[in-house]
Amino acid sequence: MRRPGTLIWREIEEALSSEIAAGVYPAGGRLPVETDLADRFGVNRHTVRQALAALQERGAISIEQGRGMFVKAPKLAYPIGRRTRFTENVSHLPGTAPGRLLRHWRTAAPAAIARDLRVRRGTSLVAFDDLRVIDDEPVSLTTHYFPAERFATIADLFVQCGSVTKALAQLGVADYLRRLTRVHARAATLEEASHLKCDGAAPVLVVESINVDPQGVPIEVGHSRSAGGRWEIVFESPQD
Amino acid sequence: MRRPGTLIWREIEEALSSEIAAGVYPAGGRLPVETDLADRFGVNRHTVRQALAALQERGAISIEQGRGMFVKAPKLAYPIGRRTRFTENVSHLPGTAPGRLLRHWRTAAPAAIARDLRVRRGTSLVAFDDLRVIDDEPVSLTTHYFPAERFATIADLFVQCGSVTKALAQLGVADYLRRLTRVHARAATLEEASHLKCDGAAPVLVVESINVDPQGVPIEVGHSRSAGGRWEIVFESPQD
DNA sequence: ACTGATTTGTGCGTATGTATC
DNA sequence: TGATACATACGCACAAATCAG
Repeated sequence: MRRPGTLIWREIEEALSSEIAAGVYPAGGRLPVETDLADRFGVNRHTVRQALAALQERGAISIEQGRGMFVKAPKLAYPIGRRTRFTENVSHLPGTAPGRLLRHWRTAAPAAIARDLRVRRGTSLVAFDDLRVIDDEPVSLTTHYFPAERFATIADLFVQCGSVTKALAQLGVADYLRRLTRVHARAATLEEASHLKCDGAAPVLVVESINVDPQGVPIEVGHSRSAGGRWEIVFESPQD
Repeated sequence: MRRPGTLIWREIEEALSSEIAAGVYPAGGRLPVETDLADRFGVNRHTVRQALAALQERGAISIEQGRGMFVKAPKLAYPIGRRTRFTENVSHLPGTAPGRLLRHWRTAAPAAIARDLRVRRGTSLVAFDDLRVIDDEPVSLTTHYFPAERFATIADLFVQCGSVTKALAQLGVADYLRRLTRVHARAATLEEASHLKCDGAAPVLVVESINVDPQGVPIEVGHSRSAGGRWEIVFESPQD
Protein backbone atom coordinates (compact mmCIF):
# COMPACT_ATOMS: atom_id res chain seq x y z
CA MET A 1 0.00 0.00 0.00
CA ARG A 2 1.12 3.53 -0.77
CA ARG A 3 -0.54 5.26 2.15
CA PRO A 4 -1.72 3.34 5.15
CA GLY A 5 -5.46 2.87 4.98
CA THR A 6 -5.79 3.11 1.20
CA LEU A 7 -5.54 -0.21 -0.51
CA ILE A 8 -4.70 -0.04 -4.21
CA TRP A 9 -7.01 -2.87 -5.16
CA ARG A 10 -9.84 -1.25 -3.24
CA GLU A 11 -9.30 1.98 -5.18
CA ILE A 12 -9.37 0.07 -8.45
CA GLU A 13 -12.50 -1.76 -7.31
CA GLU A 14 -14.16 1.56 -6.57
CA ALA A 15 -13.01 3.12 -9.86
CA LEU A 16 -14.45 0.27 -11.89
CA SER A 17 -17.58 0.14 -9.74
CA SER A 18 -18.37 3.80 -10.37
CA GLU A 19 -17.63 3.44 -14.07
CA ILE A 20 -20.14 0.61 -14.17
CA ALA A 21 -22.64 2.75 -12.26
CA ALA A 22 -21.98 5.61 -14.68
CA GLY A 23 -22.67 3.42 -17.67
CA VAL A 24 -19.13 3.36 -19.06
CA TYR A 25 -19.51 -0.39 -19.03
CA PRO A 26 -23.21 -1.09 -19.57
CA ALA A 27 -25.03 -4.08 -18.11
CA GLY A 28 -24.42 -7.19 -20.16
CA GLY A 29 -21.34 -5.69 -21.75
CA ARG A 30 -17.75 -6.86 -21.45
CA LEU A 31 -15.07 -5.43 -19.26
CA PRO A 32 -11.60 -4.88 -20.72
CA VAL A 33 -9.34 -7.88 -20.30
CA GLU A 34 -7.23 -8.11 -17.16
CA THR A 35 -3.95 -7.19 -18.81
CA ASP A 36 -5.43 -4.02 -20.30
CA LEU A 37 -6.84 -3.03 -16.92
CA ALA A 38 -3.48 -3.70 -15.29
CA ASP A 39 -1.78 -1.46 -17.88
CA ARG A 40 -4.34 1.27 -17.42
CA PHE A 41 -4.00 1.39 -13.63
CA GLY A 42 -0.23 0.84 -13.78
CA VAL A 43 -0.32 -2.18 -11.49
CA ASN A 44 0.34 -5.88 -11.71
CA ARG A 45 -2.33 -8.16 -13.11
CA HIS A 46 -2.67 -9.78 -9.68
CA THR A 47 -3.70 -6.45 -8.22
CA VAL A 48 -6.52 -5.85 -10.69
CA ARG A 49 -7.55 -9.45 -10.20
CA GLN A 50 -8.09 -8.76 -6.51
CA ALA A 51 -10.31 -5.79 -7.38
CA LEU A 52 -12.19 -7.85 -9.96
CA ALA A 53 -12.71 -10.67 -7.49
CA ALA A 54 -14.21 -8.17 -5.06
CA LEU A 55 -16.56 -6.91 -7.78
CA GLN A 56 -17.57 -10.47 -8.52
CA GLU A 57 -18.22 -11.14 -4.83
CA ARG A 58 -20.44 -8.06 -4.70
CA GLY A 59 -22.37 -9.44 -7.65
CA ALA A 60 -21.44 -6.51 -9.88
CA ILE A 61 -19.69 -8.58 -12.55
CA SER A 62 -19.48 -12.20 -13.55
CA ILE A 63 -16.16 -13.73 -14.53
CA GLU A 64 -16.10 -16.63 -16.95
CA GLN A 65 -12.91 -18.47 -17.63
CA GLY A 66 -11.97 -18.34 -21.27
CA ARG A 67 -14.81 -15.92 -22.13
CA GLY A 68 -14.32 -12.68 -20.30
CA MET A 69 -15.81 -10.51 -17.62
CA PHE A 70 -19.36 -9.24 -17.94
CA VAL A 71 -21.30 -6.52 -16.18
CA LYS A 72 -24.32 -7.89 -14.36
CA ALA A 73 -27.67 -6.14 -14.24
CA PRO A 74 -28.24 -4.47 -10.87
CA LYS A 75 -30.45 -6.37 -8.48
CA LEU A 76 -34.18 -5.79 -8.63
CA ALA A 77 -35.45 -4.12 -5.50
CA TYR A 78 -38.40 -5.80 -3.80
CA PRO A 79 -39.84 -3.39 -1.25
CA ILE A 80 -41.61 -4.92 1.71
CA GLY A 81 -44.17 -3.18 3.83
CA ARG A 82 -47.67 -3.59 5.17
CA ARG A 83 -49.22 -3.63 1.71
CA THR A 84 -46.72 -5.78 -0.13
CA ARG A 85 -48.13 -7.51 -3.22
CA PHE A 86 -45.93 -9.27 -5.67
CA THR A 87 -47.85 -8.21 -8.74
CA GLU A 88 -47.91 -4.54 -7.78
CA ASN A 89 -44.26 -4.66 -6.84
CA VAL A 90 -43.08 -5.85 -10.20
CA SER A 91 -45.88 -5.11 -12.64
CA HIS A 92 -44.27 -1.80 -13.57
CA LEU A 93 -41.25 -3.72 -14.81
CA PRO A 94 -41.25 -4.51 -18.51
CA GLY A 95 -41.60 -8.13 -19.52
CA THR A 96 -43.66 -9.19 -16.53
CA ALA A 97 -45.72 -12.31 -17.11
CA PRO A 98 -48.68 -13.40 -14.97
CA GLY A 99 -48.01 -15.99 -12.31
CA ARG A 100 -47.94 -19.54 -13.62
CA LEU A 101 -49.37 -22.31 -11.50
CA LEU A 102 -47.00 -25.27 -11.49
CA ARG A 103 -49.10 -27.65 -9.42
CA HIS A 104 -51.65 -27.54 -6.68
CA TRP A 105 -52.67 -29.94 -3.97
CA ARG A 106 -54.48 -30.26 -0.67
CA THR A 107 -52.63 -31.07 2.49
CA ALA A 108 -53.08 -31.37 6.22
CA ALA A 109 -51.47 -28.33 7.81
CA PRO A 110 -47.89 -29.06 8.95
CA ALA A 111 -47.02 -27.65 12.36
CA ALA A 112 -45.14 -24.58 11.12
CA ILE A 113 -47.79 -23.54 8.60
CA ALA A 114 -50.57 -24.17 11.10
CA ARG A 115 -48.91 -21.85 13.60
CA ASP A 116 -48.57 -19.08 11.03
CA LEU A 117 -52.14 -19.44 9.79
CA ARG A 118 -53.43 -19.81 13.35
CA VAL A 119 -55.29 -23.01 12.62
CA ARG A 120 -55.05 -26.38 14.30
CA ARG A 121 -52.44 -28.81 13.01
CA GLY A 122 -53.95 -31.07 10.41
CA THR A 123 -56.50 -28.50 9.23
CA SER A 124 -57.16 -28.95 5.54
CA LEU A 125 -55.19 -26.52 3.38
CA VAL A 126 -55.10 -25.66 -0.30
CA ALA A 127 -51.56 -25.15 -1.58
CA PHE A 128 -50.08 -24.29 -4.94
CA ASP A 129 -46.71 -23.49 -6.45
CA ASP A 130 -46.47 -20.29 -8.43
CA LEU A 131 -43.61 -19.44 -10.77
CA ARG A 132 -42.99 -15.80 -11.65
CA VAL A 133 -41.14 -14.87 -14.78
CA ILE A 134 -39.82 -11.53 -15.96
CA ASP A 135 -38.32 -11.24 -19.42
CA ASP A 136 -38.27 -15.03 -19.74
CA GLU A 137 -36.13 -15.14 -16.60
CA PRO A 138 -37.62 -17.02 -13.66
CA VAL A 139 -37.40 -14.78 -10.62
CA SER A 140 -39.35 -16.49 -7.89
CA LEU A 141 -40.99 -19.78 -6.99
CA THR A 142 -43.63 -19.43 -4.30
CA THR A 143 -45.68 -22.00 -2.41
CA HIS A 144 -48.94 -20.47 -1.21
CA TYR A 145 -51.00 -22.04 1.59
CA PHE A 146 -54.64 -21.15 2.25
CA PRO A 147 -57.24 -22.59 4.63
CA ALA A 148 -59.24 -24.94 2.41
CA GLU A 149 -62.57 -24.22 4.04
CA ARG A 150 -62.55 -20.53 3.17
CA PHE A 151 -60.56 -20.62 -0.07
CA ALA A 152 -61.37 -23.95 -1.67
CA THR A 153 -61.29 -22.63 -5.23
CA ILE A 154 -58.32 -20.29 -4.89
CA ALA A 155 -56.06 -22.31 -7.18
CA ASP A 156 -58.54 -22.26 -10.07
CA LEU A 157 -59.09 -18.54 -9.63
CA PHE A 158 -55.35 -17.98 -9.59
CA VAL A 159 -55.04 -19.78 -12.90
CA GLN A 160 -57.67 -17.47 -14.38
CA CYS A 161 -56.29 -14.24 -12.88
CA GLY A 162 -52.56 -14.88 -12.69
CA SER A 163 -52.50 -12.96 -9.42
CA VAL A 164 -53.14 -13.89 -5.80
CA THR A 165 -54.56 -10.46 -5.07
CA LYS A 166 -57.18 -10.74 -7.82
CA ALA A 167 -58.04 -14.32 -6.89
CA LEU A 168 -58.60 -13.28 -3.28
CA ALA A 169 -60.76 -10.37 -4.41
CA GLN A 170 -63.05 -12.83 -6.18
CA LEU A 171 -63.42 -14.71 -2.91
CA GLY A 172 -64.49 -11.59 -1.06
CA VAL A 173 -61.11 -10.51 0.30
CA ALA A 174 -60.90 -7.02 -1.18
CA ASP A 175 -57.88 -6.08 0.89
CA TYR A 176 -55.21 -7.78 2.91
CA LEU A 177 -52.11 -6.83 4.87
CA ARG A 178 -48.67 -8.32 5.30
CA ARG A 179 -48.28 -9.14 8.96
CA LEU A 180 -44.90 -10.83 9.05
CA THR A 181 -41.96 -11.42 6.77
CA ARG A 182 -39.18 -13.87 7.52
CA VAL A 183 -36.08 -14.10 5.40
CA HIS A 184 -33.29 -16.62 5.32
CA ALA A 185 -30.86 -18.11 2.86
CA ARG A 186 -30.02 -21.66 1.93
CA ALA A 187 -28.82 -23.73 -0.97
CA ALA A 188 -31.28 -24.47 -3.73
CA THR A 189 -32.85 -27.89 -3.94
CA LEU A 190 -32.69 -29.67 -7.26
CA GLU A 191 -36.31 -28.88 -8.04
CA GLU A 192 -35.85 -25.20 -7.21
CA ALA A 193 -32.70 -25.07 -9.28
CA SER A 194 -34.48 -26.43 -12.33
CA HIS A 195 -37.36 -23.96 -12.02
CA LEU A 196 -35.22 -20.95 -11.20
CA LYS A 197 -32.60 -21.86 -13.79
CA CYS A 198 -29.73 -21.73 -11.35
CA ASP A 199 -27.33 -24.50 -10.50
CA GLY A 200 -27.81 -27.05 -7.80
CA ALA A 201 -25.95 -25.53 -4.90
CA ALA A 202 -26.72 -21.88 -5.71
CA PRO A 203 -27.90 -19.74 -2.81
CA VAL A 204 -31.59 -18.94 -2.75
CA LEU A 205 -33.32 -16.28 -0.73
CA VAL A 206 -36.30 -17.71 1.13
CA VAL A 207 -39.00 -15.22 2.05
CA GLU A 208 -41.81 -16.49 4.26
CA SER A 209 -44.78 -14.20 4.61
CA ILE A 210 -48.05 -14.12 6.50
CA ASN A 211 -50.93 -12.14 5.05
CA VAL A 212 -54.03 -11.29 7.05
CA ASP A 213 -57.43 -9.92 6.13
CA PRO A 214 -58.58 -6.51 7.43
CA GLN A 215 -59.94 -8.24 10.55
CA GLY A 216 -56.48 -9.61 11.27
CA VAL A 217 -57.33 -13.21 10.43
CA PRO A 218 -54.50 -14.99 8.61
CA ILE A 219 -55.55 -15.91 5.10
CA GLU A 220 -52.34 -16.91 3.38
CA VAL A 221 -48.85 -18.13 4.14
CA GLY A 222 -46.33 -17.88 1.31
CA HIS A 223 -42.90 -19.45 1.00
CA SER A 224 -41.09 -17.70 -1.79
CA ARG A 225 -37.71 -18.75 -3.11
CA SER A 226 -35.74 -16.56 -5.50
CA ALA A 227 -32.36 -16.97 -7.08
CA GLY A 228 -29.88 -15.25 -4.81
CA GLY A 229 -28.34 -12.91 -7.35
CA ARG A 230 -31.48 -11.52 -8.88
CA TRP A 231 -33.45 -9.98 -6.05
CA GLU A 232 -32.86 -7.75 -3.12
CA ILE A 233 -35.48 -7.43 -0.42
CA VAL A 234 -35.86 -3.86 0.84
CA PHE A 235 -37.61 -2.86 4.00
CA GLU A 236 -37.87 0.88 4.48
CA SER A 237 -38.82 2.25 7.89
CA PRO A 238 -41.51 4.91 7.80
CA GLN A 239 -40.01 8.38 7.96
CA ASP A 240 -41.15 10.84 10.57
CA MET B 1 -49.38 -45.12 -2.18
CA ARG B 2 -52.15 -46.09 0.17
CA ARG B 3 -54.59 -43.25 -0.31
CA PRO B 4 -54.40 -40.78 -3.13
CA GLY B 5 -52.98 -37.45 -2.05
CA THR B 6 -51.13 -38.74 1.01
CA LEU B 7 -47.51 -39.51 0.33
CA ILE B 8 -45.90 -41.87 2.81
CA TRP B 9 -42.63 -40.01 2.96
CA ARG B 10 -44.41 -36.70 3.56
CA GLU B 11 -46.29 -38.22 6.49
CA ILE B 12 -43.03 -39.50 7.93
CA GLU B 13 -41.45 -36.10 7.40
CA GLU B 14 -44.27 -34.43 9.28
CA ALA B 15 -44.22 -37.04 12.07
CA LEU B 16 -40.52 -36.55 12.67
CA SER B 17 -40.83 -32.81 12.33
CA SER B 18 -43.44 -32.57 15.05
CA GLU B 19 -41.47 -34.92 17.28
CA ILE B 20 -38.50 -32.61 16.91
CA ALA B 21 -40.73 -29.64 17.70
CA ALA B 22 -42.09 -31.50 20.71
CA GLY B 23 -38.62 -32.16 22.06
CA VAL B 24 -38.67 -35.93 21.58
CA TYR B 25 -35.40 -35.42 19.72
CA PRO B 26 -33.77 -32.39 21.31
CA ALA B 27 -31.58 -29.94 19.40
CA GLY B 28 -28.06 -31.24 18.98
CA GLY B 29 -29.17 -34.80 19.67
CA ARG B 30 -29.08 -37.74 17.33
CA LEU B 31 -31.94 -39.16 15.36
CA PRO B 32 -32.39 -42.96 15.25
CA VAL B 33 -30.48 -44.54 12.39
CA GLU B 34 -32.24 -44.96 9.07
CA THR B 35 -32.86 -48.69 9.42
CA ASP B 36 -34.52 -48.21 12.82
CA LEU B 37 -36.75 -45.46 11.46
CA ALA B 38 -37.66 -47.67 8.50
CA ASP B 39 -38.61 -50.47 10.91
CA ARG B 40 -40.61 -48.12 13.10
CA PHE B 41 -42.65 -46.70 10.22
CA GLY B 42 -42.84 -50.06 8.47
CA VAL B 43 -41.39 -48.80 5.21
CA ASN B 44 -38.30 -49.22 3.12
CA ARG B 45 -35.12 -47.39 3.99
CA HIS B 46 -35.39 -45.35 0.77
CA THR B 47 -38.74 -44.04 1.88
CA VAL B 48 -37.51 -42.71 5.22
CA ARG B 49 -34.49 -41.32 3.37
CA GLN B 50 -36.79 -39.18 1.26
CA ALA B 51 -38.46 -37.82 4.39
CA LEU B 52 -35.07 -37.19 5.99
CA ALA B 53 -33.81 -35.40 2.87
CA ALA B 54 -36.84 -33.11 3.06
CA LEU B 55 -36.09 -32.36 6.71
CA GLN B 56 -32.50 -31.58 5.79
CA GLU B 57 -33.63 -29.21 3.04
CA ARG B 58 -35.84 -27.43 5.53
CA GLY B 59 -32.82 -27.03 7.77
CA ALA B 60 -34.36 -29.10 10.56
CA ILE B 61 -31.64 -31.76 10.68
CA SER B 62 -28.11 -32.24 9.43
CA ILE B 63 -27.00 -35.55 7.96
CA GLU B 64 -23.36 -36.63 8.18
CA GLN B 65 -22.17 -39.70 6.39
CA GLY B 66 -20.66 -42.25 8.74
CA ARG B 67 -21.76 -40.29 11.82
CA GLY B 68 -25.49 -39.99 11.92
CA MET B 69 -28.29 -37.49 11.74
CA PHE B 70 -28.50 -34.60 14.14
CA VAL B 71 -31.25 -32.22 15.11
CA LYS B 72 -30.35 -28.65 14.32
CA ALA B 73 -31.14 -25.77 16.63
CA PRO B 74 -34.04 -23.72 15.30
CA LYS B 75 -33.00 -20.59 13.51
CA LEU B 76 -32.40 -17.55 15.65
CA ALA B 77 -34.95 -14.88 14.91
CA TYR B 78 -33.52 -11.48 14.17
CA PRO B 79 -36.37 -8.98 14.37
CA ILE B 80 -35.98 -5.86 12.27
CA GLY B 81 -37.74 -2.63 12.96
CA ARG B 82 -37.09 1.05 13.45
CA ARG B 83 -34.99 0.49 16.56
CA THR B 84 -33.01 -2.55 15.50
CA ARG B 85 -29.71 -2.96 17.33
CA PHE B 86 -27.65 -6.06 17.06
CA THR B 87 -26.56 -6.11 20.68
CA GLU B 88 -30.07 -5.63 22.02
CA ASN B 89 -31.43 -8.21 19.64
CA VAL B 90 -29.16 -10.98 20.78
CA SER B 91 -27.83 -9.95 24.17
CA HIS B 92 -30.60 -11.86 25.91
CA LEU B 93 -29.25 -15.03 24.38
CA PRO B 94 -26.82 -16.99 26.51
CA GLY B 95 -23.23 -17.16 25.38
CA THR B 96 -23.19 -13.80 23.64
CA ALA B 97 -19.72 -12.30 23.31
CA PRO B 98 -19.01 -8.63 22.59
CA GLY B 99 -18.30 -7.69 19.00
CA ARG B 100 -14.72 -8.36 17.95
CA LEU B 101 -13.03 -5.91 15.61
CA LEU B 102 -11.19 -7.83 12.90
CA ARG B 103 -9.61 -4.87 11.12
CA HIS B 104 -10.33 -1.24 10.45
CA TRP B 105 -9.38 1.17 7.70
CA ARG B 106 -10.16 4.50 6.12
CA THR B 107 -11.52 4.69 2.62
CA ALA B 108 -12.93 7.14 0.12
CA ALA B 109 -16.67 6.57 -0.04
CA PRO B 110 -17.57 4.14 -2.84
CA ALA B 111 -20.58 5.19 -4.89
CA ALA B 112 -23.07 2.82 -3.27
CA ILE B 113 -22.02 3.65 0.29
CA ALA B 114 -21.94 7.38 -0.49
CA ARG B 115 -25.51 7.25 -1.74
CA ASP B 116 -26.70 5.44 1.38
CA LEU B 117 -24.85 7.82 3.72
CA ARG B 118 -25.89 10.84 1.65
CA VAL B 119 -22.36 12.13 1.29
CA ARG B 120 -20.41 12.97 -1.86
CA ARG B 121 -18.46 10.19 -3.49
CA GLY B 122 -14.92 10.17 -2.24
CA THR B 123 -15.82 11.55 1.19
CA SER B 124 -13.50 10.09 3.80
CA LEU B 125 -15.02 7.18 5.70
CA VAL B 126 -14.01 5.06 8.67
CA ALA B 127 -14.76 1.38 8.17
CA PHE B 128 -14.29 -1.72 10.28
CA ASP B 129 -15.16 -5.39 10.22
CA ASP B 130 -16.95 -6.76 13.26
CA LEU B 131 -17.32 -10.45 14.04
CA ARG B 132 -20.14 -11.56 16.34
CA VAL B 133 -19.94 -14.82 18.20
CA ILE B 134 -22.55 -16.66 20.23
CA ASP B 135 -21.58 -19.80 22.12
CA ASP B 136 -18.27 -19.92 20.24
CA GLU B 137 -20.26 -20.03 17.01
CA PRO B 138 -19.65 -17.15 14.64
CA VAL B 139 -23.02 -15.74 13.60
CA SER B 140 -22.32 -12.58 11.66
CA LEU B 141 -19.55 -10.62 10.01
CA THR B 142 -20.39 -6.96 9.53
CA THR B 143 -18.58 -4.14 7.77
CA HIS B 144 -19.55 -0.79 9.27
CA TYR B 145 -19.04 2.50 7.42
CA PHE B 146 -19.12 5.90 9.17
CA PRO B 147 -18.35 9.41 7.93
CA ALA B 148 -14.79 9.99 9.11
CA GLU B 149 -15.27 13.66 9.95
CA ARG B 150 -17.94 13.05 12.55
CA PHE B 151 -16.86 9.62 13.81
CA ALA B 152 -13.09 9.57 13.48
CA THR B 153 -12.51 7.53 16.64
CA ILE B 154 -15.44 5.13 16.30
CA ALA B 155 -13.26 2.07 15.71
CA ASP B 156 -11.26 2.60 18.90
CA LEU B 157 -14.43 3.17 20.89
CA PHE B 158 -15.93 0.03 19.42
CA VAL B 159 -12.94 -1.97 20.58
CA GLN B 160 -13.45 -0.62 24.10
CA CYS B 161 -17.22 -1.08 24.20
CA GLY B 162 -17.79 -4.11 21.97
CA SER B 163 -20.98 -2.46 20.74
CA VAL B 164 -21.75 0.06 18.01
CA THR B 165 -24.58 1.55 20.04
CA LYS B 166 -22.32 2.27 23.01
CA ALA B 167 -19.54 3.62 20.81
CA LEU B 168 -21.98 5.99 19.13
CA ALA B 169 -23.29 7.10 22.51
CA GLN B 170 -19.77 8.18 23.47
CA LEU B 171 -19.67 10.31 20.33
CA GLY B 172 -22.86 12.10 21.25
CA VAL B 173 -25.34 9.94 19.35
CA ALA B 174 -27.60 8.85 22.17
CA ASP B 175 -30.19 7.41 19.85
CA TYR B 176 -30.46 6.29 16.25
CA LEU B 177 -33.01 4.68 13.98
CA ARG B 178 -32.90 2.08 11.25
CA ARG B 179 -34.08 3.76 8.06
CA LEU B 180 -33.58 1.01 5.51
CA THR B 181 -32.78 -2.68 5.40
CA ARG B 182 -31.84 -4.53 2.23
CA VAL B 183 -31.48 -8.29 2.17
CA HIS B 184 -30.09 -10.62 -0.43
CA ALA B 185 -28.34 -13.97 -0.65
CA ARG B 186 -25.15 -15.07 -2.31
CA ALA B 187 -22.40 -17.62 -1.93
CA ALA B 188 -19.81 -17.02 0.76
CA THR B 189 -16.41 -15.74 -0.22
CA LEU B 190 -13.40 -17.61 1.07
CA GLU B 191 -12.71 -14.96 3.69
CA GLU B 192 -16.30 -15.01 4.88
CA ALA B 193 -16.30 -18.79 4.95
CA SER B 194 -13.24 -18.86 7.20
CA HIS B 195 -14.67 -16.31 9.62
CA LEU B 196 -18.18 -17.75 9.69
CA LYS B 197 -16.91 -21.34 9.81
CA CYS B 198 -18.96 -22.45 6.86
CA ASP B 199 -17.70 -23.98 3.66
CA GLY B 200 -16.65 -22.07 0.60
CA ALA B 201 -19.80 -22.02 -1.47
CA ALA B 202 -22.29 -21.95 1.40
CA PRO B 203 -25.14 -19.46 1.10
CA VAL B 204 -24.84 -16.33 3.17
CA LEU B 205 -27.53 -13.85 4.02
CA VAL B 206 -26.38 -10.29 3.31
CA VAL B 207 -28.17 -7.59 5.26
CA GLU B 208 -27.39 -3.99 4.34
CA SER B 209 -28.68 -1.37 6.72
CA ILE B 210 -28.77 2.40 6.97
CA ASN B 211 -28.98 3.98 10.40
CA VAL B 212 -29.80 7.63 10.92
CA ASP B 213 -29.61 9.96 13.91
CA PRO B 214 -32.78 11.51 15.39
CA GLN B 215 -32.46 14.38 12.92
CA GLY B 216 -32.58 11.91 10.05
CA VAL B 217 -28.92 12.31 9.07
CA PRO B 218 -27.34 9.01 8.05
CA ILE B 219 -24.61 8.02 10.46
CA GLU B 220 -23.81 4.45 9.61
CA VAL B 221 -24.10 1.93 6.82
CA GLY B 222 -23.62 -1.71 7.73
CA HIS B 223 -23.10 -4.72 5.49
CA SER B 224 -23.73 -7.81 7.56
CA ARG B 225 -23.13 -11.35 6.35
CA SER B 226 -24.38 -14.34 8.31
CA ALA B 227 -24.26 -18.05 7.67
CA GLY B 228 -27.46 -18.92 5.88
CA GLY B 229 -28.69 -21.63 8.18
CA ARG B 230 -28.26 -19.87 11.49
CA TRP B 231 -30.33 -16.71 11.23
CA GLU B 232 -33.73 -15.74 10.08
CA ILE B 233 -34.55 -12.09 9.55
CA VAL B 234 -38.02 -11.22 10.76
CA PHE B 235 -39.90 -8.08 9.93
CA GLU B 236 -43.17 -7.77 11.76
CA SER B 237 -45.69 -5.21 10.57
CA PRO B 238 -47.19 -3.10 13.34
CA GLN B 239 -50.59 -4.43 14.39
CA ASP B 240 -53.60 -2.20 14.36
C1' DA C 1 -1.39 -48.48 11.13
C1' DC C 2 -4.89 -51.80 10.75
C1' DT C 3 -9.55 -54.10 11.49
C1' DG C 4 -14.24 -54.44 12.00
C1' DA C 5 -18.64 -52.38 13.23
C1' DT C 6 -21.74 -48.73 12.43
C1' DT C 7 -23.95 -45.44 9.59
C1' DT C 8 -24.99 -42.82 5.59
C1' DG C 9 -24.59 -42.63 0.32
C1' DT C 10 -25.43 -44.72 -4.17
C1' DG C 11 -26.71 -47.87 -7.62
C1' DC C 12 -29.52 -51.53 -9.70
C1' DG C 13 -33.82 -53.86 -10.68
C1' DT C 14 -38.86 -54.33 -10.08
C1' DA C 15 -43.62 -53.15 -9.29
C1' DT C 16 -47.38 -50.03 -9.06
C1' DG C 17 -50.09 -45.82 -9.24
C1' DT C 18 -50.83 -41.21 -11.70
C1' DA C 19 -50.93 -38.11 -15.59
C1' DT C 20 -50.98 -37.05 -20.33
C1' DC C 21 -51.88 -37.74 -24.94
C1' DT D 1 -58.55 -48.01 -24.71
C1' DG D 2 -53.73 -48.18 -25.13
C1' DA D 3 -49.07 -46.17 -25.06
C1' DT D 4 -45.91 -43.51 -22.81
C1' DA D 5 -43.77 -40.98 -19.24
C1' DC D 6 -43.08 -40.02 -14.56
C1' DA D 7 -43.31 -40.43 -9.43
C1' DT D 8 -43.59 -43.45 -5.58
C1' DA D 9 -42.20 -47.43 -2.99
C1' DC D 10 -39.72 -51.81 -2.12
C1' DG D 11 -35.60 -55.08 -1.91
C1' DC D 12 -30.87 -56.02 -2.31
C1' DA D 13 -26.02 -54.91 -2.60
C1' DC D 14 -22.02 -52.35 -2.14
C1' DA D 15 -19.27 -47.90 -1.54
C1' DA D 16 -17.64 -44.33 1.55
C1' DA D 17 -17.05 -42.07 5.93
C1' DT D 18 -16.50 -42.42 10.85
C1' DC D 19 -15.21 -44.35 15.12
C1' DA D 20 -13.63 -47.67 18.64
C1' DG D 21 -10.44 -51.01 19.76
